[in-house]
Amino acid sequence: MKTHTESEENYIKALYHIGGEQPVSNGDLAQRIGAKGSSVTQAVKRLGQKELVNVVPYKGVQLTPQGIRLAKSILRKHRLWETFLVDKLGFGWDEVHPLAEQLEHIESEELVDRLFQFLGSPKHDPHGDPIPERDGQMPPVLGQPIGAFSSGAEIRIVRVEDAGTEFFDQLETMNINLGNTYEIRAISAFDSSVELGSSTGSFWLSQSMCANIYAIQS
Amino acid sequence: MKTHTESEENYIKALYHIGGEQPVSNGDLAQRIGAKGSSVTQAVKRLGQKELVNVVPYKGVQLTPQGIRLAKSILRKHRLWETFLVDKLGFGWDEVHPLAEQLEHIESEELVDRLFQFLGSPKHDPHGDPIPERDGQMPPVLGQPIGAFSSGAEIRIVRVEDAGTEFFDQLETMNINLGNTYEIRAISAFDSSVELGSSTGSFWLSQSMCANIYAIQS
DNA sequence: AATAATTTTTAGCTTTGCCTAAAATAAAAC
DNA sequence: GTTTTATTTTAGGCAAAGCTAAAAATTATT
Repeated sequence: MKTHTESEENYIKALYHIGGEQPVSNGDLAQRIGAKGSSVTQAVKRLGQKELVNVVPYKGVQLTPQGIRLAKSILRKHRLWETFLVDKLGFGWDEVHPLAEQLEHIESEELVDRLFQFLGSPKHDPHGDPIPERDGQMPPVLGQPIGAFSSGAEIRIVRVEDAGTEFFDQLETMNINLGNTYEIRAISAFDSSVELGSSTGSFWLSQSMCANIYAIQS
Repeated sequence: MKTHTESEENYIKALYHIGGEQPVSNGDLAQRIGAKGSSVTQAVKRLGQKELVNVVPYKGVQLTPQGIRLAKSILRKHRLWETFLVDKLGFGWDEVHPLAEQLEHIESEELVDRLFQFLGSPKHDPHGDPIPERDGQMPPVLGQPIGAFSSGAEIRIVRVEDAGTEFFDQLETMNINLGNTYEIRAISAFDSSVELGSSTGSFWLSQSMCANIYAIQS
């Protein structure tokens, strides 16, 4: 029943996001958090006293097993709330992140469990990212970047990277959604863009779009 | 886009709860918040600078129109979340309050609007308390205490006071829920307890139970 | 009206969490 | 293998929010 501040949780989350279980430098963490290095030094010192991280001065910070557990529980909440916002409230992909960042700090195991059930025990969030299980297990990370397939492959979109509002807008205007299936018609030898085809026609996707869209062979 | 701290919002909420639009004493506020008087003095000073309250030293604090608006918006969120937790996630009456106290601080007009829609534009929360409208209008406060009816009346339960876990437990064991209808069979001249009858039989309700259960003639 | 009791405010301290600027350490370059 | 550059840490400040203890103001009592 130990309770953490919002700031602490944000550091843990950032740590997990950047380095996973690997050590992370002060600078990288500062950048991710959006604070100055000096603030980070203090913050991780506090986290160290709570046994959530191991700190080696001048070297880096690393999540302890306890810290990893916490990180996953936050991520679980974040992704469940995103799922709720999109599936139940009809929010768009790009709108949910900041909201989920608030909601992920709500403290209640019971709430998380019920939410999970209410959403139909999802394994992946609306972007296709895996939702950690109660016990910390991670469902598989789905798909490979579209550029990795070869011409002729039948693919289904299963995940998109969170690459900012403009990216999501582009997806929307191109009407690309999770679950859509396409055939890889061609891959440009010049700029690595890809031609996708479906029953309704075909279109080209730039290399940078492709890099953020993941699919599986179907 | 002005943003308030959680503490500030709690003060505003407490102020509204205790005094509504009327002034409130430092002591009462301290008690409600669960802080010492000195902390309250400071806090209301901060709120005063933000034009959310008018402070008259040694006399009392009163919400400004702005403060009232904020209070209602928080109450709206609180009651909508309670409705969500009960109606959608299946929480019990007595469990939702502390959760809603966390959720009410989530900042997003859009979220509140969508939640409201998702819940079917409810006018009252699971306890029967009115949910303030977007514009601050308050739906009617429903019903009168059961003790106020006279023998023979057909009544429908429309609201229950938040009188603590034990009270809610008692309601549960007696299987009393919003929407239930009864006939007032008798009112004790001795202890003001009331005999309620329905198709499934009849039972007596103590005066203190009655005082916290509100009904309308049906 | 003067004193006693209560309430409220002030003063000063603590923690969290951020900041800037200066000092210390590690890494890179010569 | 020094010296320069970059990173990290310390030192000292500030605001929010809480606390305790002492001072001031208000209210109540005789």
